[in-house]
Amino acid sequence: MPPRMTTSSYAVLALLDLKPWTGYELTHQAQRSLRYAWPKSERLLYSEPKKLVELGFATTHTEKIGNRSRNVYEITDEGHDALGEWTSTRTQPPRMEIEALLRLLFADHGTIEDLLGALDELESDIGEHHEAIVELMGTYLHGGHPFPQRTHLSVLFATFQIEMFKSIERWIEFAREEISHWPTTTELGMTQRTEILTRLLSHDESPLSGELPRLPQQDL
Amino acid sequence: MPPRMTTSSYAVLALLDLKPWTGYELTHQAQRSLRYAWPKSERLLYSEPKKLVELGFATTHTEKIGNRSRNVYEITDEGHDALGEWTSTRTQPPRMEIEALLRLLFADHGTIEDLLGALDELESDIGEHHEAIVELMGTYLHGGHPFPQRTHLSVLFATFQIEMFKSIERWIEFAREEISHWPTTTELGMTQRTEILTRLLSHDESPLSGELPRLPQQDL
DNA sequence: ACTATATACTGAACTATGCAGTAGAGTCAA
DNA sequence: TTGACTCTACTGCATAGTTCAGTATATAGT
Repeated sequence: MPPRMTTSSYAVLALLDLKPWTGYELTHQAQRSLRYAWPKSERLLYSEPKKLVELGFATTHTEKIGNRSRNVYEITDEGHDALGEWTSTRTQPPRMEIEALLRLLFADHGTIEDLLGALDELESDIGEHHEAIVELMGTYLHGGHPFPQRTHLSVLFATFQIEMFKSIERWIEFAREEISHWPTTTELGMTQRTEILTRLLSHDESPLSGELPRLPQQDL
Repeated sequence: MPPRMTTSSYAVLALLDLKPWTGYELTHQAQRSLRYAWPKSERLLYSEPKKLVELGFATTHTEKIGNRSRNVYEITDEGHDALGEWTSTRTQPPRMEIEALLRLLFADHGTIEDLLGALDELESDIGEHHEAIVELMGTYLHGGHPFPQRTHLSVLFATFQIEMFKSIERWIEFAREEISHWPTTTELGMTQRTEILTRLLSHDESPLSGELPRLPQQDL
């Protein structure tokens, strides 16, 4: 049985369609550019091009530089065709793993400090990525895109990322403010503030944006 | 070698700390309540409690209902202690898999219709979850929370989800508007509109929120 | 000459998913 | 009342994906 094409296989195939890459370059390029849409391990990214070769969607040859060799992968016509067919198939539903939120859901097993710590970690993880993408946009402005004809795609994608990051950062601020009104993590239940929040959410209104109704100051 | 505790193990352990559950209930409860913070397969959720038993963090016994049996799991004191230690450990960085965005990044292999199709799919996936959570908040308002003393946690968590969903939906609208100015998916590169976008993003300004500078109407 | 870092991977163990299969219990309709 | 369908309640197996350690060459700086 030949291996089957996964979404990750198509992601690598799409990179190969831009130009030939070595395994090493491929893993690093994928970490840099695909991480936010399709985060996969370095190990997998080394394996995928081999699968593509087995399926006839890529060819490989080794280059020698002194005493060291590396594998160069190139897309085939069949590979290019396979890519064309991929675009019209169903996408998988989105999927977000955010352990900090799991900690929030079960915050009653720890202290307020534990919970704030988890939020700090989330903030700093997001902050790093946020900074990186803003800086990247600066380089695009001065012709720094590695495939200039694809800039419109990268930039629209970056818009998504920056929106998400800002939105998460705003929520973290809001959550900290909310938590500052909690005397403990446990047994609070439906407090006055929580009830107002619940009411807003049940009408699909955002408690973060714009003029919020004044929440009662204290639950203590 | 005993199995090791993963984040998923702790998630299940935290559920067990609320009350005893059967394997079946556990998988379904986890799909309902944890899906947005920690989406895991039904299969895994059936396996985790067995691991907890092996580690002494839970006990199990089978109940008979007529000719049918089911496994009931209960947390032990050791399990409760393990949970307490978990709260002060490092969280894993967040991780988002959104295939629709991968399709955007490589939209130049397909048509404008393919790309819009991927966005439609994303919108409907998000829309479903969005509706569900808003409705859930309605039930909380009328005392529908299964663990009332934990309402403050669920509601703050729900705030995050609703913010994310709204933010993604806003972006999808924006993306559709942007794409409507594209004659094709390929070779557009740094158009006038894209340059304005890039400039905004490089100053960490959101092109979606508030008063955007008027973008040039046409790239055609 | 030595150290550190980047290049360039691979093997093996383990974690997690998808899917098919098994089987009893309840519900509704022809 | 028999058949179809759905819900309960799982398990086994193949495959997908991660983690980590290990191997080895090349290059840049002190």
